[in-house]
Amino acid sequence: MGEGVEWGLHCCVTLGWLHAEAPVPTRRLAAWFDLPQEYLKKRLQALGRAGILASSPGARGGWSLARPPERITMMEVVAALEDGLDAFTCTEVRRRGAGARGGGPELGGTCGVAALMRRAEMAWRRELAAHTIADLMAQSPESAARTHRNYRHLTG
Amino acid sequence: MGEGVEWGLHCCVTLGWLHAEAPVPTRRLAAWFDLPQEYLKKRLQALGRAGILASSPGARGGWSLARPPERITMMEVVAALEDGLDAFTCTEVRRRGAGARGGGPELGGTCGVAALMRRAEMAWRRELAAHTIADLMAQSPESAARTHRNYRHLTG
DNA sequence: GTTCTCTTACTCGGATAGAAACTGTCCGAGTTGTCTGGG
DNA sequence: CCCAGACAACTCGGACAGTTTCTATCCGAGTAAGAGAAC
Repeated sequence: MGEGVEWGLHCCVTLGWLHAEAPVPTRRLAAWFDLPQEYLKKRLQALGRAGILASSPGARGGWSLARPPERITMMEVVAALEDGLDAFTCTEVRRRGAGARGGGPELGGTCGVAALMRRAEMAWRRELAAHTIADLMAQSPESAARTHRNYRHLTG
Repeated sequence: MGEGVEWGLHCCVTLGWLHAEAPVPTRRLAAWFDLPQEYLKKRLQALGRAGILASSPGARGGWSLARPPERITMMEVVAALEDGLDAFTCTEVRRRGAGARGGGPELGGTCGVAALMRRAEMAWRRELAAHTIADLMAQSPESAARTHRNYRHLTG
């Protein structure tokens, strides 16, 4: 899983806290977490395409949450930042080679291995879909307060 | 997730079915699924180091299950074949950059983002740990029968 | 004072390069069953 | 018939490329706010 997922989640949380100061330009978010600005931009663009962040072009533009944080699940953020969502991909190995010779009708159905792997990934998704950016925001009020404090004094 | 995980699971299931013919050499398993023999060998060696498969050196040697299939969980197989088990890795972005200036005590605790991501991965692991190679073997008796039939006639 | 234009500060998308992980191949060394030849 | 030695069939581990994915940077184009000039 790419590092951009961590960045994206933290950015969403921060944008939730900084709702009053939106939009926040990429440069500031990069300085905020000490991240490479150009690459962070690419990941934020992906969140924009997914309808999670909204971009304001032009001077004084930047990024803001496209929806209230209670309506953005962690699953959506992860899905937007990860290309191949499924960690496991079934290549239908069971249908190839000498083992499949004279294959019976069960080869037409879904692969049992893939089915159980999929089931596990569904459990993972369910867990991620059950929590929102608002949950993350609520976890550390101290960080929220410091964010407001620091952002006002942020130069550049 | 690497392709070797799929190979490993299918090989374990097949070795379960071919218990009577064990040990099965890498060459046969590779031909069985039409896989690159040398690379498959590497993955099987990993399963051997993890104590999932047992290797018999020498002529007429090969691989067999190190334990009865009811006692090999899918989780173990995946863990043995995947280096970095955790898909998500927390790099503690929250402690870096301008956003962390004057950091409060909550920065000492665990990261909320990482905690929820971890929770999701635990759900995934739980699901994988709940199913064994025996479960996979039981899913398709037709394949089991064909495996026995084909293996007898397998030349080379 | 209003409007027009110019500059500035942003985002968007594509192109590109480097780093890391995954995939695949090759080789030398060790182990064991089988075959062969001598006793 | 029995035993020693050669041979063949395996695994083990390391070294080494090729390929894909992730990370990172750069550039040109488009958009909006604000400043300044013209009317």
